[in-house]
Formats: sequence, C-alpha cells, structure tokens
Amino acid sequence: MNEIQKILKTHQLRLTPCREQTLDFFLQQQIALSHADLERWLTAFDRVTLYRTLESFLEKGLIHQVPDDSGTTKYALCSTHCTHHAHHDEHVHFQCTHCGETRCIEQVAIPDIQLPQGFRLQEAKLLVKGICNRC
Amino acid sequence: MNEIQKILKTHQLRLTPCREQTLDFFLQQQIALSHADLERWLTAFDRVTLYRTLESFLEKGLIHQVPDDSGTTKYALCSTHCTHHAHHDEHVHFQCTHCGETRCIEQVAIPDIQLPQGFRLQEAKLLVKGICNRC
DNA sequence: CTGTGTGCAAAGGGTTTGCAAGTAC
DNA sequence: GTACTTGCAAACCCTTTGCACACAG
Repeated sequence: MNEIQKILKTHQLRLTPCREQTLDFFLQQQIALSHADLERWLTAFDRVTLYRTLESFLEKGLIHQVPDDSGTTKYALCSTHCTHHAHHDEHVHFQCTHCGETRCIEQVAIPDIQLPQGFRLQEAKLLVKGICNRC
Repeated sequence: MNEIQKILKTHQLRLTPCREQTLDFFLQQQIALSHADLERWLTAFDRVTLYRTLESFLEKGLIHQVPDDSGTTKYALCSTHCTHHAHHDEHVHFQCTHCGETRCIEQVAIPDIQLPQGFRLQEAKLLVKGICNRC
C-alpha cells in the first residue's frame, strides 16, 4: 500500500482510482484547487464524481475549504493530523494577485482578535492578498 | 435633494428609483446583503437590474464585497469616504452562526500580519464567525 | 454479498448577455 | 439629444439529484 492509499485509509475512505488521483494531484500541487482545476487535469473522471470526491474528502477531514473571493470554492489539503472532528486550519490563506494561486501559510497563525462586548468568537478565516514569493 | 440622493451623486451615480431604494435598504439594514436579499424586498425591480445596481455601486465604491462562506456573495456599505480608488474596508466582518447575519465591525481593525520572506501583502480580509451581540 | 462509488442524464440555481424601449441630465 | 439605465428573454455557467450499473471490502 503506497503513501496515497495509506492516507485515504487513515481517513476511512475506500480506495478508488478517482480518489487516489485526486489526492495525488493535491499532494503534487500544494496549492488550493477548485473543482474546475480538478476537471481540467483529471479528465478521466466525470464532473459529478469529482464533486463527490471533494465532498467525501471534506467530510472526512482530508481537505478544507479555502476562502477566496473569486466566487468559486477552493480546497486545500489539511495538515497531517486533521480529522472530521478536530480541524486545524486556523492559518493564513494567501492569494497571489499576480499568478492567481492560493496557498496555505501554515507558519502564520491568525492573530488574536478582540471583539466588542457581546460578541463571541468561534472561528476566524483570514485571506491575505498580495504578491507571492515566486512572483 | 435628500440624503440618499446626495450619496448617489457624490459617487457619480445617476438618480433612479432602483438605486435610491437599494441604497435606502442598505442604510436601513446595516448588515451585509446578498442579491437574493434585495430581490426579496425590492420586488418592484427586475432581477437583472438589481445585479447591475450592485455592480455599479461596487464600481463606484459605495459598497464592498463581504467575505462569507455561504457561497453567495454579500455586499455592505463602505464607510462614508470610500471611493473607487481608495477603499477602506480593512475591518473585521462578523458572521453570526445563529441568526446568519453578517455585519462589518469597523471598530476592530485587522491585526498586523507577518508574512514569510518573499511575500508582499496588499490586502487582508478577515471573516470571524461566532455569536453576535443580539443572539 | 453488501454497501459504496461511478457515470449519465436531467433538473435546479445563480449570474451574465443582447437588444429594444425608457429615462436622467 | 445623447448617453446611460431598465426590463425581458435567453443563454450560460456551476452544482445537485435520481437512478442503474460497477466495484471495494
């Protein structure tokens, strides 16, 4: 059983060609991907199957949604030890205005936020736009 | 010329019933609104006209897009002195997980973010989810 | 064998576009 | 009068759903 298959198994996902290739693609790219991105590269599979693959990955805590104001939803791999019940994606997401790529910056945590009286914080998502280190 | 008409004029927008009522609605609500929200309340106007009204408001710096992971885009009034060229929406957006409303919290600025070497920050958007002061 | 995943077709939303008629200035 | 705005219809996405067949465990 290879690395990819191990990851799927760890997340209680059955091994299918679509899932293996999708996960492989995420591992190779290391950037946030939309359904359209997958569709462009994994042409062997049906559009609908890719939607359902993303859905099952999301549900099992393999990927998380990435904020992005392009309109379409993007997804990125969770750090190694995320599960459905304990997500740890409290990091910055950086969207390059030049190349358009969005990636997680795990090293940078979201700073503490002091909300006004009466507000209770549950979750914070931070999207930073700018020029990435490759552009 | 009333207050609403003055604001439209300031932003170089022609005075039309649709624009006046849309702006009025934003002023009354003081929360982020989606196209669907407008459509529900401003029934006198065509769906398409409302899209174009939002588009022109956005272009002229009267409203800004609000991050929101509900899928549909929401908009909120800019602070008084925003223009197309100088946007000042570097504040927190708070989405209540109970009532579902999203509002700008102008008092809370986005904290400084230290990005890794090679990244240049242009803009940051912060979405905070939790329970608002009314729920 | 059983439950899950897949492909296809179709339906369902939200958003955009083209064009003719109407309106602001 | 001229340029912009509106309404209507249709097109165009993206996403979800239903169902029969195929496959993983």
